[in-house]
Amino acid sequence: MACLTRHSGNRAGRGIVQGVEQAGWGVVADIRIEWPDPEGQEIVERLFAVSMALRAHFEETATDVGLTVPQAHTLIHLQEPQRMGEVAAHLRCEPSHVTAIADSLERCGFLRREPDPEDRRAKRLLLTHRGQQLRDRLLARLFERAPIISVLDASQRTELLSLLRTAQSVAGADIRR
Amino acid sequence: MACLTRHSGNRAGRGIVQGVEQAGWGVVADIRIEWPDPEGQEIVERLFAVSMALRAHFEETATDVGLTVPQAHTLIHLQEPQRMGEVAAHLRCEPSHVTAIADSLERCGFLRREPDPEDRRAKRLLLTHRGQQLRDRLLARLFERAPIISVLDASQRTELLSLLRTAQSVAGADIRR
DNA sequence: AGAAAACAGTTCAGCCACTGAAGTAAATGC
DNA sequence: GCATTTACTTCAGTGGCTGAACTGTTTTCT
Repeated sequence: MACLTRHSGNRAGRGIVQGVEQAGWGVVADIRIEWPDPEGQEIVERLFAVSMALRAHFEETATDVGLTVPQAHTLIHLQEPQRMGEVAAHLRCEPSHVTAIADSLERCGFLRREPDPEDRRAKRLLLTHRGQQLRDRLLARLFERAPIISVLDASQRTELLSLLRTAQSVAGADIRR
Repeated sequence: MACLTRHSGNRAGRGIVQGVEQAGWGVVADIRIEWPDPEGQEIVERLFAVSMALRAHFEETATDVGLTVPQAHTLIHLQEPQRMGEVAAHLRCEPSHVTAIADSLERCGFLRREPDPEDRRAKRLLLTHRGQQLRDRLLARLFERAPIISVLDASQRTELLSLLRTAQSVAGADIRR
């Protein structure tokens, strides 16, 4: 599933203006322009709103268990041991950044590094017992009060899913990068 | 429409771990966990994917015309002159940040500050002629190849909108903050 | 009316997520 | 068996963004 890390976009071009302090990604969610097509505009706005709510829910949950978002995300991803490079690909960030995240989680005793048995250059991250426990708590809270989606009934959810699939199957290549 | 600026979440809590370098927001879009409900999981994933595609489209368009995302967003918001505080509320960032954005756009001649006639503490940002032109170009390109939504036919769009409305009307308070 | 409080914007210091380059060690490929 | 690629680390730097302190203006309270 495609996503963009914070700087992945800004890499592409710096903009006319130098030395600008910028409002970040979140801003894009708040498009209020005179869309030529009001229905389309509302759909876009609501899609953004929904995804923001999901993000907010995730972050709140992470904070609840004492983690930051990327820590939580990494923890969740480590259901099975993963090589650091794989984690970087998953997070869509530079490997060097994973080093830092792993450092912090290791320092707290939530994971440890072990050499990859198949490639001695590589290291695999695996959860400690404490890490497993924290991961379980995190997931439990994440689903405890699932947002938005949970208010739709079964047929509505099926319908929504079908629509999203349609939208993405056509423009699929673009969406998934 | 609710959105979160990058740090608005991290303000809430710092996480157990100190000095951690973190993978940012974008990461959240990439949840691959053993959701108890596979259909719900797919919906969430696809919602994220769609919103990411929208963001990417917006950013690409901004870059095309030589702007960064927040510059573009501010420009778009300035169809009519707006007080800086209003812009900050719109961007959901600190007023001091709007100062910097306005500085950069003013330096490039895309907008200027004028005192608010009704409150001499306040300043209103308004587009110059060049700013207007750039805004027009930006919007034109933004709709030139509208992403995703455009692949749905009329009835599908109506249906999607209806579902999104339902989802948000129930959880509305949370979603819109 | 006059003092106190609230408020709009600016300046500035600093944080933190993230990148990119340089370095080390191990694997791969002719 | 040497050159190239690959996996991680280290480190410096960038840029978005916050928060506190300050100026000047408006509102509020008595």
